[in-house]
Amino acid sequence: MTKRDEPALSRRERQIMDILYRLGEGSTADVVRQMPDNPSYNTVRVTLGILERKGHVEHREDGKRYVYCPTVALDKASRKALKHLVKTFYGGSVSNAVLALLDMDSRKLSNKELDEIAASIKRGKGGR
Amino acid sequence: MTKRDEPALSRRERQIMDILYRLGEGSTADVVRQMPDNPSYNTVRVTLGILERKGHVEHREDGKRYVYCPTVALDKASRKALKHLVKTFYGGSVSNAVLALLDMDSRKLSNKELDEIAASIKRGKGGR
DNA sequence: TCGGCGGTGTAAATATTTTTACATTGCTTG
DNA sequence: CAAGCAATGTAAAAATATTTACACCGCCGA
Repeated sequence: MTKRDEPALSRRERQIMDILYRLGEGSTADVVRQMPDNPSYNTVRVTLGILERKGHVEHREDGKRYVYCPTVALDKASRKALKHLVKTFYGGSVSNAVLALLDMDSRKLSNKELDEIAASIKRGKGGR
Repeated sequence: MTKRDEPALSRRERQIMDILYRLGEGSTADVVRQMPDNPSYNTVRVTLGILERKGHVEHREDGKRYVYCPTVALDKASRKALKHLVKTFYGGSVSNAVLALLDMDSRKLSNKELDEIAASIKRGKGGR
């Protein structure tokens, strides 16, 4: 069972999907509001329609407007993205990616957060 | 000083840049070899040329062939990618991203790696 | 009731990306 | 030397993506 690799999303498509993941869900207007290069409402709407035809998002009706959300759950999509990133930039080494993240701004992390991470590590060491 | 946001790369461009980051550098043939959907040698070559015109890669000559590498250093590019990913999927929480990475496969990490991460955390807690 | 507002559907124009094609060059080998 | 291979340069065709335009609908308030 090897997944056939669907072609990657186009720029706009990717941009919109990212916003939907960030928001959880959103109407066309919600999405437009998040777009840094303010494309027109119609542009976004048409692209959302394309994403829906391709199966990347689905919508429900909320009064007279559509609210879209990704069909692939956030945790699944994020794992995939992390994997790709680790492969591309960290030679596949998860620990190097973690170190980079911590290095990026461990000073900004609270003690509570650091403790949670430490606990997770302990579990990792224990569980074998 | 706000950076003006250059338009994101197109699909192929992104794909090729990722391969170059993964490899460090590469000739057209090297890149083609890594492409999962085997586009033609010419396609890749032309796209590399576009990337060079746009300033994303540069080349040196190695005998009669060109070897390309990204102009933005790997660590800088990877930080940017991490940031984007953390923002998109983890509500901006670095610690949640770290936890997701660890959760992904902490069992596969060696004790040495886990210790390095723990040490980095200790530094984080100490340094404030 | 009428007009405008805020939605949707869809076709078509436009812009961009991607691919192909072919010319040229230098080296190597028969 | 001539042929062929392995590169590059560049134009242009073809495919895709993006944007615009406009029609239609239902609701609300004057």
